[in-house]
Amino acid sequence: MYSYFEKPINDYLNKIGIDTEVQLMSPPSVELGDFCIVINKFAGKEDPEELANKLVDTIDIEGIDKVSTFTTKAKKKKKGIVYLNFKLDEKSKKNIQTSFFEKNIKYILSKKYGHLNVNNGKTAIVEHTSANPISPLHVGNIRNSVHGDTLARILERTGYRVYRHFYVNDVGLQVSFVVVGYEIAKNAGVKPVIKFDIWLGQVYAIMNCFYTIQTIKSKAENYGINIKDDYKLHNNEVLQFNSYYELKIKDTKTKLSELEKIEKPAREDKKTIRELKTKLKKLIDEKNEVGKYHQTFDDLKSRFSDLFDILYTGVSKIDLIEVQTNYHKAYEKKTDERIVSLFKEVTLWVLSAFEWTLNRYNIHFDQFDFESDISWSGLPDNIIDKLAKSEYAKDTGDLGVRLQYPKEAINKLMKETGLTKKDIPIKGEVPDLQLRRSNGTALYAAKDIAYSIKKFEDKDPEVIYNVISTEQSLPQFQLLLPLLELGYPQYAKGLKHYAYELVDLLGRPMSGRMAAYVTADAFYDETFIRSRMAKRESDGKREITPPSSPEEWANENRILHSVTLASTRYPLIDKSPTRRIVLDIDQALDFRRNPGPFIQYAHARACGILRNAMEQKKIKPGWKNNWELIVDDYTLEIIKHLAEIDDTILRSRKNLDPAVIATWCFQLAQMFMKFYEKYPVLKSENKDIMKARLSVIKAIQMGIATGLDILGIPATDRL
RNA sequence: GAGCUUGUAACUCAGCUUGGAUAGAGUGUUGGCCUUCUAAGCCAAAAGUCGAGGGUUCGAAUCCCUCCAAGCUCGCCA
Repeated sequence: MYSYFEKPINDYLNKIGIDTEVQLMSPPSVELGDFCIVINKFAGKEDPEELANKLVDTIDIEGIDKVSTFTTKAKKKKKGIVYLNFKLDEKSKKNIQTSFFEKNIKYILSKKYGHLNVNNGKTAIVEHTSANPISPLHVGNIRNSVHGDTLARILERTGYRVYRHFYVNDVGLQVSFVVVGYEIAKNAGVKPVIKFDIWLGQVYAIMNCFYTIQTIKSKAENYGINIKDDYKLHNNEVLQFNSYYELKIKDTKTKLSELEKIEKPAREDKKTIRELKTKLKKLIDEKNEVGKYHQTFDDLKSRFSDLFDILYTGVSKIDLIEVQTNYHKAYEKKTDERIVSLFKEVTLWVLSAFEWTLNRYNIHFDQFDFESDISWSGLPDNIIDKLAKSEYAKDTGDLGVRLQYPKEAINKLMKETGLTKKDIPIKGEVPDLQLRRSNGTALYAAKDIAYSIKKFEDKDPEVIYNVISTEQSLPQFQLLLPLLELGYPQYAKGLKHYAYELVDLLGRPMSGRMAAYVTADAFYDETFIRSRMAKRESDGKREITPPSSPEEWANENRILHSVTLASTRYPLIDKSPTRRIVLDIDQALDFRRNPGPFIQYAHARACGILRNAMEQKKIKPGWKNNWELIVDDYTLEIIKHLAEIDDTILRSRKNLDPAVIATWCFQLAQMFMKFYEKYPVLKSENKDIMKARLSVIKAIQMGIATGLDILGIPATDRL
């Protein structure tokens, strides 16, 4: 705003023989000055304080009323920082501020506000959520959804045409045993009487339990343990496993401690130590698993007894691992119509349940892409065949295909795509990438390469964002080298991993395998109920009666839906995605401690003023006003903040961090609340001031509404 | 062992891209403010070795190096 003064100040400094180029900065408070510069920067050998005092006496620039110095406390032997603070004369300042105000509020009140067109005509794809279709969406999945949806909204704000995709992993091993369980239940005449995904989550937990127990028992023979050929871990079996593992663990520990006694171990010994440690960890894990599933069996049996018994009876008649493997193969290769339709039945039911839940969170998809379709298209096999001829393909001596890239491959990637070191999550050796199993079936990586190519070819996007947890950083990066090799440098460049960290719940462990999680639906429902309680309490204080007609109920529910969205979405987006969050559900549900509803409240307050102005005074806000009447440092701060939305949107896109939008909204709401207390609007000194202030309120209201819209949170006119 | 991420107030986190005054918010604590446009609000106070050490610089939470701690990854799982 005051950048005009940069040139005369620099000119003056140069004139008196100081070779520098200073930039104006803002002092911490306007009382100190309107802008300032640091003297130390160019003081050289001269004492900065003396130089500053000299400048105070001599500098004379049109429009500047007063120049003063400020020196910070010197630390240890270091000199303090000396500032030169400039104060404008009142008239110049008023003029500059008014014209800045006028220009910006005109933009803020226009339809263009918050819509950048830097990427007009370009397309982007955001793939997000992509949860396994085997259990209900939980709060962790919703963090993915909310980040993906917000990212899509940010991209749209910069001009992209955005497509939202959900990748359905319907060919996984886990899906297979869920399908086996589903078939057993179906044949037994069981009908899900609760929401399908929640019911299926129970089937998954139970089937996973049987599957794991069978896997554990399959090792027993090698260990010399006598077992019953069933899907239960009996007490005597657990005892046998325990004593087997304890012996092994003790043995390994002994070996380990002997090696660790060596003062200067040889390289060979160090290697053995590491191997033994890994082995020890594995043994302990395996031992714990036996105990855990012994318990899980009873736990699931007591929680879901009817379903459990039916599945247990059904599974006892078959070899689960064998059947599961056959089903998996049959579906992947599309060789058995009955099995294919079973998989489809389960997957489509779950997806419609997902859509219902996501809809409540204001999240929608343009397209669901099925892993099975990718497999059936034959594209993964074509790609593997091509890459098998690559100079980097390792000979495995069987049907397997394994790529081993040298370090130089990364340099080539950076050169051809313009990616920088920051985009590369590895240093040194590139881990091998297996595309096909030795039995000839395609691995996930191959399908992912095929899927990426397909996404680029279908919609011709400039960029694709895959919203996937940070755990997958390496596999996501590993897609790029084969893409480059297949001749798609532009795809390798445009494929981006939007990495986010997982969610922990305070005091509530989550485990899909135990069917223990806070589901997305439960999170929504609890919040909705709590928001009704809070609203009724607040209404009671204002002597507003509870709804009595269907219309009033519908209206209240609409408001509560909005508040629920703010309360659930905001805490999932207000922290940078790279930060692991511990979600305190109680805090999210407490509206006084959740900034989401606070922002909505600010918006509703602004709307209240605008409504009253219209009803009582018949005044509408506009962008033509005598701004000089209300311009001051404080009001200007708000306008400045509002005008920064473009930069904020661009920054959030560049840094892949929607939290900056959340923070921007929250700060705006805070600024408004203070403005609200400081300046009465409808009781302004005169009508012109009222009109001008009302327009500021309108600008704030639009700002908050825009910010909330980017966050996918509705702005309501009442709360 | 290697790579990535994180470490800032009692708690949850901004600030680091582009170095600059007394390091900011919210929550919690303490004390005020409803006859005035919605108190889901406002005002005030207390609370910090910016993980540790070193370096670069006139100046470091910010840039560089080393170390420490936590999480994740390093599968013919997806």
